[in-house]
Amino acid sequence: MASSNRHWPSMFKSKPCNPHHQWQHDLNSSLLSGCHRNPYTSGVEERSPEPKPRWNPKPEQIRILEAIFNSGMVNPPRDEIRKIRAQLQEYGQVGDANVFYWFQNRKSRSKHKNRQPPKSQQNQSNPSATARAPHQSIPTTTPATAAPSLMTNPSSSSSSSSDKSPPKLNPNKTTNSPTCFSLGSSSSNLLDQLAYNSPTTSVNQNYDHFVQHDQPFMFPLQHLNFTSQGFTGFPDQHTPHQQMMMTDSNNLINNNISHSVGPCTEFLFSELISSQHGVGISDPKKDAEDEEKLMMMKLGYATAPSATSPTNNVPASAATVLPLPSTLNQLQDESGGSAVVGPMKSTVFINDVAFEVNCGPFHVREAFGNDAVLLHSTGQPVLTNEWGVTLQPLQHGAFYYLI
Amino acid sequence: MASSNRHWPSMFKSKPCNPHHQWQHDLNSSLLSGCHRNPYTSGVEERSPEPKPRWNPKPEQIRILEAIFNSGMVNPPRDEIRKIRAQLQEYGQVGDANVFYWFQNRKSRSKHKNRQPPKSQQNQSNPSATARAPHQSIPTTTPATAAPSLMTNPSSSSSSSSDKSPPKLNPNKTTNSPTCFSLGSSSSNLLDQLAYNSPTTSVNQNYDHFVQHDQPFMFPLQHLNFTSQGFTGFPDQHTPHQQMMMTDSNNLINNNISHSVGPCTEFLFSELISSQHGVGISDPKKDAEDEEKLMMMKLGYATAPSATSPTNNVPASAATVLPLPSTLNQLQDESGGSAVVGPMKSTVFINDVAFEVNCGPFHVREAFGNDAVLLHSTGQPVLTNEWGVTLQPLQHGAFYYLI
DNA sequence: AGTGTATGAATGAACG
DNA sequence: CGTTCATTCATACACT
Repeated sequence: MASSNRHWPSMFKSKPCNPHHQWQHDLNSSLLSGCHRNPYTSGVEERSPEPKPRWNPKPEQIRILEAIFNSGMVNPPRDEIRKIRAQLQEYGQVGDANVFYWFQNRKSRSKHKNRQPPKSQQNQSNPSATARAPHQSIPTTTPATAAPSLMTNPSSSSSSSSDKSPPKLNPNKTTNSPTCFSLGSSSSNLLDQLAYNSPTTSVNQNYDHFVQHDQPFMFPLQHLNFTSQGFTGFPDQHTPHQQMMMTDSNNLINNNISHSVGPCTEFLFSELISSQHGVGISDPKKDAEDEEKLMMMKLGYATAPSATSPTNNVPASAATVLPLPSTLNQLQDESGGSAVVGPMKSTVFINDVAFEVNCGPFHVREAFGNDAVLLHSTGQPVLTNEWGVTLQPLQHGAFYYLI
Repeated sequence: MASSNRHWPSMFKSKPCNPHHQWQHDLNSSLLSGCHRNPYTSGVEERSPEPKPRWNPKPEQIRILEAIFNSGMVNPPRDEIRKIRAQLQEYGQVGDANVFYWFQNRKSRSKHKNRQPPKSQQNQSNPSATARAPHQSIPTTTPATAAPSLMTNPSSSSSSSSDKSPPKLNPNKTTNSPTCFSLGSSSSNLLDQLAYNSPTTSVNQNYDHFVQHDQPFMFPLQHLNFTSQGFTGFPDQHTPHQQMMMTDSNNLINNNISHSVGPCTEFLFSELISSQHGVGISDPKKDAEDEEKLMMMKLGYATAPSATSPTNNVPASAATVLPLPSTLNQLQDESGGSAVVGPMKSTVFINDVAFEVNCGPFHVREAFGNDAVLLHSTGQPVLTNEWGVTLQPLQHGAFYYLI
């Protein structure tokens, strides 16, 4: 186990066994679409017994996936995949393989972005043209600014890699993710953690997508209905509390969030940081995102890391909650408890990203760097001592912005 | 190298937020790309906020692309894509993604097209249609197909995979005849270059699909590298003659073989030769093609002759040239298209294939063999000395025919 | 008008 | 993991 996602593919790869085809396709038109599909065969019949319709994720499913992905779980381990699948299944038939592929593709695709600047490029023989073209080189990818610099985070990456291939030890990592957080001090602080931590083995370093701005989602803000049916996505239990609100929740939530915050939140921290200025805006699209986050929380995926399954086994909890040296942990309100805010932790939103922090003073500097300053949603700065530790605990449920 | 920079990924989706316009039309902008499709979206309606104009390749661009494609570069690696893009950019805004998609689609479609006939259309039948007239677009260069039969080059097929899903058809791949033309002593002369060039790493080995099937698609020419001498195709870097051999084994093989003769070459050659009859000397269409070739040369792509359609079953192999009357021709010249042509070299068309030659006497014999004789489009033979070297330089832009 | 075709774009599924 | 294949969506354009 340990991460061998590799095996996965094999498992499902065209799984022949598929009993009834499950792929959701439901009613819709199947009619012809497939009809002439196996053309080829010259002459021969070739069976293609069954075309096996390709999975077509429903919007809600996509959102969920997207959210998970954005939360940093770039390449979920097998068990996570299953969970995810279970989750998705409420909205339509889906197999582990689909989920698996989805992540693979997503990662792969998102990754491509800047890279490879061999430098030269651009040769243009014809000057004129060039001139006319406003930009130069890379339109598409536009990497431009971003640069890959962020790339790999030192520590984490290793883990990821390790996860797969080197199976040998099988460290049952579960939980422990090494690395992880060292948040604070150094540069990589929360950010990194958020981004990458892999609860189990999952997350990793693809910051790529962050970098790239490909905007993660674009839903048309539809209202999601995650409530659609109970939404219990989780296999076993799931959290109680919040769901209910969702019913109409969408709005609810949105309002909530947005009103005070609004900005985007985006998926990542990097974003986080940069987004500060925009406070207060309310873009519909954003709202949608927020919702999504919420959902994530419910699900137990942190917008950030976390992961692990809240559900059944909690043992891991340790991991989940994380080891943040000191204060903060990321959100995760779900599960066992915290959502509920445990006695010892509270959840705060920083740049719209939920974090679970220990009750008590929060070490801002450790979490976000020496120059970081938090602003409460009211606009007031959060006071800290000379060490960057807040004089008072952060307020549970409050929104703060990093500057 | 080796595998590293091979083919392109696919993810460039649209440019993220690229503010700067991109698609040639207007710049719209606002939104970003949201890439989502809203397929069947169940329910929700959603609109797509953003129009994102789709790239509409200009005729010149298509020509270039087509030419490259026909030259055997069926699916260019990342870096090639970039180069290609740069090239195309002279004629209009274009992104790597566009180029990438173009090749993907082109390949896919060309394959698809030729794959149905096998069965006789008894079933289903889509009425009509099969051969459609190419309206609008640019059929441009001929059909791209080439005759495989001759070509298959000996080893090549290895790549097997080809279409996997479709069962294996029988591969009777003809064992191909090596035939090869040994054209000229040194063989590696123009012809070879033409045939295979790929200055840098471009080639790709996917000829998979060409294999049997009645209709051939494009030819599998792989580029090998020759040592070329004249021809500088490349703008940027690369050393003059390098052959890199790239990455794949397939190529490797080819290289070997080809060097002196070029199994593949023959292909080219044959084409070359055969096209004589067509002689459309001044057919506009031809011109268009020629230009394109020229361009190719500049780029370093080999221009393969156009294709011929004939494959095995075709009645006459001759057909080739094809009539694509009208529409397409015009496209070409408008823009600076040919602008090219370097100062010290001139471009001549031999059997309708553009060649870039050094200014000065041209060594016919070296290029095409001892018995080769060039005929000017006026009908007059090009005089040469006893060595097969022309007494005068070839005229830039002139058409010659090989006999 | 609409309808079909050609083709850019997106993305699920797989291969190596 | 990066690539590539296959499908499908979406849209511009041509046709009777």
